Amino acid sequence: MLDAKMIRANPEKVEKGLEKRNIKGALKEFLELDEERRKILIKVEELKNFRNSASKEVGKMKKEGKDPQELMEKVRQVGDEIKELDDKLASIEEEIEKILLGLPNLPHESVPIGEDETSNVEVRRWGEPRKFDFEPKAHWDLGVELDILDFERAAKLSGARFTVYKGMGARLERAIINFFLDVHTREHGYTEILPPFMVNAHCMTGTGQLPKFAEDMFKVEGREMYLVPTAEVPLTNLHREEILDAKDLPIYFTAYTPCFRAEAGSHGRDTRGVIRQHQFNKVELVKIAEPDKSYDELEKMTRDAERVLQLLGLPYRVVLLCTGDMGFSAAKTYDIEVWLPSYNEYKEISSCSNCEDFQARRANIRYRPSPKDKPRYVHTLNGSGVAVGRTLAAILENYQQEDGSVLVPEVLVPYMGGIKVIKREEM
RNA sequence: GGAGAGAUGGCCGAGUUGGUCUAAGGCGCUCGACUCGAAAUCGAGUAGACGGGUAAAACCGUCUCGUGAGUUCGAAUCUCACUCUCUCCGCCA
Repeated sequence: MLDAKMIRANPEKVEKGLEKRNIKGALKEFLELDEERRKILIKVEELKNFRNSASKEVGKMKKEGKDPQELMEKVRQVGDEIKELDDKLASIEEEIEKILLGLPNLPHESVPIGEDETSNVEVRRWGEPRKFDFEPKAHWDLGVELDILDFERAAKLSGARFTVYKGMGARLERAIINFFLDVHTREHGYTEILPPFMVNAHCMTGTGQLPKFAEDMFKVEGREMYLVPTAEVPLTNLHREEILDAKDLPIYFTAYTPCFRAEAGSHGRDTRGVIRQHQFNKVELVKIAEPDKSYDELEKMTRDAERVLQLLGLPYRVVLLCTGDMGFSAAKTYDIEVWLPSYNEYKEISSCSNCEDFQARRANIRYRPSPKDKPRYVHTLNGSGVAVGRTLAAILENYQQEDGSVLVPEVLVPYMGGIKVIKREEM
């Protein structure tokens, strides 16, 4: 959520920022409502001031044995007026809230301006895409032939965009999860969290999924509960409605969770394999940081995510998203894209964002810079560390051999119980 | 699912015959005194949001005692609904 006071003070600047994100003329209504709100507020507070002092006077008169009837009647009339203005104020504030909750974050000045992903800027590359001396297969063929991924039976259980992992497939997925968590907790200083996979609407509003993106989520029937679309939601909301100590910052959290997405509007994209699923596994990184350090933390977090791909030997590149391609809550985002032979291009496997105080304001997460200071909003960051299913796909495709077997990356061998090659097991 | 108890400031906790509650007290924290320094001790200060005000402050007002509504001239205190927590019982991985 954007700061109402800040919008009031710099409407042109905010308008420009929103235009970079292809949103035009969003502020006119806000500014009108905001001004009306203040007008009514001043008036109603004056009336309340009168009521408060008059009520005290009534109490005093009664004690002194005087008759307060006349004054009581007057205050009653003022009370009616107050009620009317309060109602009006409440509906205006509701309107304002609705507008503010629907506006995306403003892009950081370093973010390139553009309509869509074609304006994204490549920042760096790591590794060389492998040259195959045979025709490489896609992971959806490899997985089925190795009998470790089963899309048909997954459809029987749940429908399209679900996957059953079997045998070494399930084992590999689990190995990747544990490997990611170990690297981030042991080497990068994150605290592991195992959060609930269902959260309430407050959390979803706090991180920005609600109210605008309700369609993208799975809601639990008959309850105000949602399946988490990413661990960013529970992790960021852990400190919702809290005032933190500056000495406790920055806070680093990591969590493995399944992620549930309705993927409304993505029909026909990435239909094959595990790339785009209604349920997928992800290890997430979340940071809560002081405002002046958040951009350093974003760089570090991106490196943390890159690190696991380096250890796995998977070629990738880092891309700075342009204004039109960024998510709703982000001020700046780096995508990490892993090389996928089946796509013959780099494919997103992680997204690392600084949301500045956008989520902190919605979720009311503050800190006290020093004991004497007023509370300030923290900055929140989140990044995939990284998507597990896509990592599995990248491993299958990048480590495949001509006979259809797949080498296990060296760092994963201990997590695979010493197994170095995944090959078809005869049943 | 049944029965009961409860929710107060950064934390703990008092306060319900409605009216100096502008919420006692403690802890924590900040500043000061004492000290070579620290601890201990003593003194002072210490909630947030919104609006006005100011160059910035000071300052003024409104709201907030789980959330929402209601009664009243006036609500932490009375009424209703909801949410959450705890205890006991039942069921259960």
